[in-house]
Amino acid sequence: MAEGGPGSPGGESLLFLTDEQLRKGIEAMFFAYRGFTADPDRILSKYTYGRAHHRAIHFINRSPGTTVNNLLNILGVTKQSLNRVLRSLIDDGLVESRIGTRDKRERNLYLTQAGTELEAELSTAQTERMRAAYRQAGPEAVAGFRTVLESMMDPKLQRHFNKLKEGG
Amino acid sequence: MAEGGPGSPGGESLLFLTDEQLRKGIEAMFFAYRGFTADPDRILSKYTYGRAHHRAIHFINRSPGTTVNNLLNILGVTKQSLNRVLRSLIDDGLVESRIGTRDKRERNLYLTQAGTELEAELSTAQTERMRAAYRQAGPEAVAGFRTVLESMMDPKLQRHFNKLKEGG
DNA sequence: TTGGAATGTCAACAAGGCTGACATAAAGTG
DNA sequence: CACTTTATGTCAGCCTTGTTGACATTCCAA
Repeated sequence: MAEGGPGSPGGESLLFLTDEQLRKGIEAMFFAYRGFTADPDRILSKYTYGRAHHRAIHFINRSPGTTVNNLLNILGVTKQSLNRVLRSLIDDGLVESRIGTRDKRERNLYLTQAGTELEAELSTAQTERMRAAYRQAGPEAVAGFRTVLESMMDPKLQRHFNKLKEGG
Repeated sequence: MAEGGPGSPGGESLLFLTDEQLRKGIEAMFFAYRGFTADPDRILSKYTYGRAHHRAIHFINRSPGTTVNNLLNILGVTKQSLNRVLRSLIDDGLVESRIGTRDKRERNLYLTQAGTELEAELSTAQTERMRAAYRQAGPEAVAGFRTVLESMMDPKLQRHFNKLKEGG
């Protein structure tokens, strides 16, 4: 009758699936995401950039030579929105846009030296918080963290996620 | 010399702290958060509301009678921004604002019947995705997930998080 | 009684989403 | 070759949600 207490059918506790636990998980996501973006946001506000620029810089650094279309799929925004961001990054000399070799309609995107430097500044800050959290939680917790996050993704994004190097 | 391979100093693998692993963690957060908000966003777009309304509704439901100030601390936005959201929710009859009994400057916020119904619609959608992810990942992964998320929060938000009922 | 706290509200602005429309160049297809 | 599709860029306008600054009201507390 009950939804599942300790020693419920199957001999396995389903307490982690109670509404309360799920709500706490939702709130944990909300608060953690705030922490997750806090440090980069602080850095970005020194310049004229925002989170959207950070995302573009991150994924261009991650996949140098990526196309605009690929970036659109990863970021899930409209081309107009992405274009505004790329425009400013290109104009400011952080991103270089080269016409594709195979297909000349495509643009291959690369970080310049300056772009690489900002990327490093941003990712150092974000990575340090992540590292502290990982270290504090330990390897098993981290494995669980990654497992749950992957299950939360939309399948399409999950595929994008797994394409990024050292997936798994 | 090396940063830590298997069998490194301490006899414990520090492979989960490599830059690659940390970057994957960052990307996992990004993609997972998209999934996390996707279902409520779809529902909200049926009405004239956005994520900001969802957040207000969630935390008012979670702590009925909470004050505007408390909500401001939890949500981390300006009072002007929150006020705009609360205004529309109050005008639409989803939230009731009662003058405080002890301190009449304060407003105690409650969901109305209609507010409770929208909250249920939103949280059902979000909870279902969470439940599926939790079920798929299993209780140990979920424990790790929660541990890492809590470590990522700013200390102040961690305190807010722990104040919400059934903390732990 | 006066200062400060809690709240509300007006105005203006910016970032970053969105849609729609249109332009261009290149690639693919018949 | 003509035509269509694809990849990209760009203009214009709109919305949500964040920001700052200024100011009014209410009311607790010293």
